[in-house]
Amino acid sequence: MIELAILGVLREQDLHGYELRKRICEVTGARSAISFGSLYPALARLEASGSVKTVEAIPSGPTKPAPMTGSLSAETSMFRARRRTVKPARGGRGRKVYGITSAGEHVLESLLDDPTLDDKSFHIKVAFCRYLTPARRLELFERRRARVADQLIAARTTRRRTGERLDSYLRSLREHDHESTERDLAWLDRLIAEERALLAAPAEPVDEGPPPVLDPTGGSPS
Amino acid sequence: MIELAILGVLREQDLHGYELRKRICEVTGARSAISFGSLYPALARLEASGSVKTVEAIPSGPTKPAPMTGSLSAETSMFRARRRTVKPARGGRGRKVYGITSAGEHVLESLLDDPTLDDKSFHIKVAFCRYLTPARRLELFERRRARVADQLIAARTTRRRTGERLDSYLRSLREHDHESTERDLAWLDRLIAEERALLAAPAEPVDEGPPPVLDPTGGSPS
DNA sequence: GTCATCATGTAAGCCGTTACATGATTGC
DNA sequence: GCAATCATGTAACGGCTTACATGATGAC
Repeated sequence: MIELAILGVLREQDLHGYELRKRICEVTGARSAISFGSLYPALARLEASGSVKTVEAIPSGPTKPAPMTGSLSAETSMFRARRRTVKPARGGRGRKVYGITSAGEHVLESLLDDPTLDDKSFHIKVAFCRYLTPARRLELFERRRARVADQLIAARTTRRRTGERLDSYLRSLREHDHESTERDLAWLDRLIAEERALLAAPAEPVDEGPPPVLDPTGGSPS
Repeated sequence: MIELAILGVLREQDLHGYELRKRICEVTGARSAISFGSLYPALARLEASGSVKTVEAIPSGPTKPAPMTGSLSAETSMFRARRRTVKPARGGRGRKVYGITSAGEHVLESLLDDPTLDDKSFHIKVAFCRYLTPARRLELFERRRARVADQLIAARTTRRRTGERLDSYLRSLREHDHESTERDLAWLDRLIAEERALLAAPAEPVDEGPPPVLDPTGGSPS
């Protein structure tokens, strides 16, 4: 999943590892913070497989290599580096700026499509689902919905079986859990409804160019 | 964390591995299902360290070794096994029933006290927190509360920094996440309030039964 | 007798972590 | 110069999963 996060962030802008990590934490939330010990090897793998490449740290390129970190010191640092004409950009052990390749973009799509749908994976996938076509995005939401619905049913069954012989903490835990799951389900339903509306009425070209395929064969699959 | 779940379940009743796993899934929810590939080695480790021991599969012992699984076939199987006087209880490759030792009970307590408080760990700890003293339990809740509160603050800060330049999915994700975290916090506050009430007025020694504490001191919390 | 289920275990491997090593840059 | 931060990497290890191997038991 770490490759998904990396590619998802790089898809928006070129970054070096250190900044990349910060962006990943920002985007996917603190709960899925990753460590450098897994980030750098992952970047090396992705580079070896051709999904990302190192790009020169162009001072003002097409993808804004100085990404307004918000951190004062970092910005200052970048500024100085630029003033010094980026000369240590790849000396001995300088910073390496990575960019996504077109192969990488395909890998990103296939990672978004892969069937793993646990809590964490889904979270990350939603964060980058804008890179999916509306149809595939809808499918992603619906598969997750099915899974959460299953969990809910299973939980209800278990509750019936174990009856009321639970201590108060376990009962409170279960109740809170159950409510959370129901809220998740409601959220997914909202996402799905919005996505369906988008698919049904693709009036404006939304983002990357969604397929406005709208065959009038009368098929309205629910 | 798997040892915590094992000890927590065994603390209530002796079980063999297969049943143990089912109970763990029931108690901690399907989200933290564990596999046999981790269960059996963990049991071996716990046995080696003296936290659990194998007990003879006594047909009707003090801890109910035939625990009403609810599964018809399983119950029938147990029944037959009992009728056959449990003789294959430890032949070649029969079932091994485990029980917690007093050393294991101490290990359980220390595991419940350990400072790891991520989502999953806390979930499991709450499931077995009845084995903590009220004071330690309160501390557990409060430490978790502090952590969740920190997350909330961090998320708010990040949101301010990244501003509104987010696509709709990311925005929805963040919003849903934020609400979930706030609900978690509210739940923790309820747990803490109840625990404080319990500490303040330890009228009845509450144990396995639900506290019918209904003091007419005018205090109607919640 | 054969199949499904119950039951225990081992081995390989994945995915991530922590801890450590290294070095550039900059503020003071 | 020195400390803090930025920045990249490696090594060892941990915990859990999947896949596999084995075998008992009972239903039919």
